[in-house]
Amino acid sequence: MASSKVFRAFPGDTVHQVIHSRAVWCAAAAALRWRAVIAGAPPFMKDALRESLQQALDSLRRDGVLDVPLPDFVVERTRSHEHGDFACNVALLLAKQAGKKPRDVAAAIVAALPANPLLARVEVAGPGFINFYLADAAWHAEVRRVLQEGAGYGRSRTGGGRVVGVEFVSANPTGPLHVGHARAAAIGDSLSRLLAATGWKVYREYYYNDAGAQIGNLALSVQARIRGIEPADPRWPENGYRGDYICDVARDYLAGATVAAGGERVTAAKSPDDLDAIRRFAVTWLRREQDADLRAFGVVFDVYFLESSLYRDAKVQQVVERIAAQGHSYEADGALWLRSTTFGDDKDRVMRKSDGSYTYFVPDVAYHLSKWERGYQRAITELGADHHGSLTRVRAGLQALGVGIPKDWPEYVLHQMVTVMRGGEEVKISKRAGSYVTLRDLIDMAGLDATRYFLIARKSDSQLVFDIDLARAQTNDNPVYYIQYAHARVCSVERQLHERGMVFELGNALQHLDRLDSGYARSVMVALSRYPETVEAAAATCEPHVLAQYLRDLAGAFHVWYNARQFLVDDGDVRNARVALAWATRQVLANGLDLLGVSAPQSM
RNA sequence: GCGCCCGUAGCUCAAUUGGAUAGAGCAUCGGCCUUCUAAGCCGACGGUUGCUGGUUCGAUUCCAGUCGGGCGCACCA
Repeated sequence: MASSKVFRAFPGDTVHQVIHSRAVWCAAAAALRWRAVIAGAPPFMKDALRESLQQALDSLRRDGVLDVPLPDFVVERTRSHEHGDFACNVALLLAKQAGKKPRDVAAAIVAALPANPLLARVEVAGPGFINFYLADAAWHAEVRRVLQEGAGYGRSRTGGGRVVGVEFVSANPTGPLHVGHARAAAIGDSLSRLLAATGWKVYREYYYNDAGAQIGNLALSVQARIRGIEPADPRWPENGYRGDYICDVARDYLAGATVAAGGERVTAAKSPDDLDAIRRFAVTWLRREQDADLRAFGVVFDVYFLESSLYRDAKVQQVVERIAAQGHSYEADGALWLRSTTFGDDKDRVMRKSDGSYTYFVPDVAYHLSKWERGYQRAITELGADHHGSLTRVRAGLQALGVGIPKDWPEYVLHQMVTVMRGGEEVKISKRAGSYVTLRDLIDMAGLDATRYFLIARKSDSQLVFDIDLARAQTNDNPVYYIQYAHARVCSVERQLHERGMVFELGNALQHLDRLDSGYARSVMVALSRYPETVEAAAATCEPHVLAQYLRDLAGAFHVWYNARQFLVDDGDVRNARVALAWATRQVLANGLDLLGVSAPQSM
C-alpha cells in the first residue's frame, strides 16, 4: 500500500519500509497495547484514584444504593491545598439522577472506597466534591519513580505505536524562513516530541510548494538580478522578490556554484537565458538555506515532500479523475469544478482552470491522499492561521475521493501571527530578506533556547508578541533562563557535593525521604508528580504551551525550596533525601526541556 | 457581508477542557546575600474575565446576540 514511487527522489527516506499496511499496523498496535498492560508500571495517582472510585461506584451499584448509569466524571488536581490534592466531581453529577443530595451521594461513595495506604484521608467538601489528601508516602513513591525511570519518566504508551505524520513549516522555497515559520517549527517540533513521548511513531514532514507561480516569480527575480536589473528598474518583474538573498543566488549562479539539498545536487548553468536552469538552481539554493536554518533551530524532518513530484507522478491528475469518477465535479465556464459544497464548503471550487492548469489546492489534496496511502493513522497539519481557508477545501477534496478517509482528516493545528518587538518598537525589516524578520534573525538576536521557548510558551491560537529584549535578558524576567537556572543549580549542588568530599547514597536516600520536612519540598514533589499528566495533556490536545507553563511552575517550586533549605547538611540521611529530590527535579526539568527542544545547561 | 481565531490585573500571558476563593511573571512599593549561583527568595498593590442574555448544582470555559482586534473569503499560492 505504501507508495515507494513518491519517495524515489529521497534515498535516505525509510517511511515506506516501515509502514506496510493498515492491517499490519493494527496488529502491531494491539500487541503494543497488550504489552503495555502486562508490563504494568504502577499507575499514576490520578489513575489509581479513578480506579478506586470506580470500584466504590461498582459496589454501590451492586448493593442497589446507586442504580443509575455512570456519568463521565473527572479526577483532577485541586487549585487550593485546602481542598486536598485531588478532587472528584462524580457525586455532583450523580445527584440529580439518583434523587439524592450531592453530599449524601459523596459520603456513600467515600464509605465504599477500598482501603489505600497512599491516602491520608478523604473528605466530602463544598457542594459535594470528594477531596483526596495523599499521604507523604505517595509523594515519596513518586520521587523514587522519577529516579528509577530517569529519562523515561513521563513517557507513556498511549499512542500504542500508531503512526502519525506531523507536517509543519512547509514554506515555499522562495526565500528565508520568517517568524511565522519559526513559530510553526517550534510548535510542530515540540508537538512531534510530545507525541513520540506518548507512544506514537512520529514522522516529521515538510511539504515544498516547488511547482507554483511563486517559483516562476523566484526564477524571474533571480534572472533579473543576473542581468543587473534592480527592483527600482521598470524591467523588474511584477511580483518579483526584492530581498538581498536574491542577489546571493544570482552571484552563485553566475559563479557556476554547486548546491545540494534534499538529495538534489544542482550545478549552475551560468546562462542568463536558461530560466529553467535558474529555477532549479534557485529552488535548491533556497532549500539548502532553509534546511540550514532549521538545523540551526534544532529541527530535523524525516520526510521532505515535493509538490513537483505529485505532478511528475501524475498524482494531481489522478486525484481529479478520481473525484470526477465519484461524480463530485462538473464543468462550467471552461473550468472543472469540485462540488465542495457537498462537503460543507461555502462555495464550489475550481480544480482545473480554463487554461488547463490545476489550482493549488488539488496538489494539496493529492499530497494528503499520499499521507493516507502511506499509512498515517493520524495526520496533523500545522498551518499559519492565514491559511485556514484551505482546510475545508482539502478535507472536501479528500471526502470527494471516496476512499474512506474520515471527515476530520487531517487534523489541523493553526498558529496565529507573531509580532516582534525590540526597544518598544515593532521590528519588521530583515537585512537579508528585506521585508520580514527571519528565523535566523531571531536566533541571532535571542539565541536558540529563548527563541524556541518563547514561540512555544503561548497557546498557538493566540497572537504572539515576541519581546526580543526580554528573550535576551539574563535575568529573572526571562522564563527560559529561570527554568534553565533551576537545572544548573542542581548541577552546581552536585559539584559542591563532590568538592566537599561527600557521597550521595541513593539507597539510603530512598529510605529516608520522610526526612524531607518542609512544605517547600512537598510543593516540589507535587509539581514533579504532575509531569506525566502534563505531557499526556499537552500531547492529547496538541498544545505544547502547557508544558512550557508547567516547567516554569516546577522551576518556581524548586527555587523556593532551594532558598529555604540547605541541601548539603551534615546529617547524611537528611542530605541524601534532599539531594535525591533535587536530582529528581533536575531529571524532570531535563525531560521537559527536551520535549520543548530547549537545552538543559550544567552551568550558567 | 460571510467564515475562522482572539478579547482575563497597567503590560505579557495561564487557568487541569464545566468545578470550589480566576492564577503567574513583568511593572510599582517594601523586605532578604558571612550560607550549595541574589540569573534567586519573601511580602504588598492590582479583576464586574469586553458587554447582554441563556443552558445548570456551578460558566473565563458551552450556546445566542452584541462591541472591539487579527486573519481569510481567486480560474493567486
